Amino acid sequence: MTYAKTAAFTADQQQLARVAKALAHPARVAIIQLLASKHTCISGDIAAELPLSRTTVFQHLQELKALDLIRGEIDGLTVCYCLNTELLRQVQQQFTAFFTEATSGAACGPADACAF
Amino acid sequence: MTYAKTAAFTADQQQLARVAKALAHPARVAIIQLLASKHTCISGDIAAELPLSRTTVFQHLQELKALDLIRGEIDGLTVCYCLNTELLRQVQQQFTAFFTEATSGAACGPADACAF
DNA sequence: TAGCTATGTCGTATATTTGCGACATAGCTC
DNA sequence: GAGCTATGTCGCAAATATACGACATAGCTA
Repeated sequence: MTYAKTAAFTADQQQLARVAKALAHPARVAIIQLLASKHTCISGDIAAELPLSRTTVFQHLQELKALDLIRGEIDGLTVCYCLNTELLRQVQQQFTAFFTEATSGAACGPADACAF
Repeated sequence: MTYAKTAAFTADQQQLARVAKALAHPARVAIIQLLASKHTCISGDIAAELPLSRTTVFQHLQELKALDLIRGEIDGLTVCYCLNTELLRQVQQQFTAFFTEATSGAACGPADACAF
């Protein structure tokens, strides 16, 4: 971002963008779906399920964890990651609100295009 | 993405990630909100509303247009951008389905954490 | 303790994103 | 046509993201 002028935008916009960024990579989407499908938390098996190196997967996990979308619990030798469903529900509401706002306006009609 | 191993993920995951990426910057979120608030399409005024240079804003517009989330119609000297509400509605459904899937699973409970 | 496995950390190479100035193009007006 | 404004395009610099190998750490087990 060079200078990351994010400060110039509203908190809502920044928050939405932050979460969107977390979902902006197929691997992270896949990780969340994986965690959702196995209602029990799995550990580094995640890495085995994805076509990426363990290091890279770990990196993606860190990014999701940084946003608190997922959590990891150490269980002896293994670590169990799981979804933060509470936060996800909040995020879902944010996205719903955003999309509702975006889709409520009239589409750019054929003729009524521009007001000026 | 270095090698962009996106091919290894499902079409759904890639599509979701693509759209998420479009929303992964506050400026682009702001642009969509701006277009939504003025139900009439505005033109390069968008650049004036954002704390970014005209070139940069144009770049963001191009990214949104590449995904067909917005459209631009030339009207003489000015250009009117507007939301593709139809596509946005589809995208909203994708996100809703994704979040529903993600939030339906039981959260990583205190004790029931790991199965192994 | 020695050896094995599961995680996590570091450094690095490459690709992409972001932001912007400088220039090109196109329409409008006098 | 000359001058002005609105858009769009190019190239560059700096910041990030992506991916991975090599090493570090920690727990389990014989």
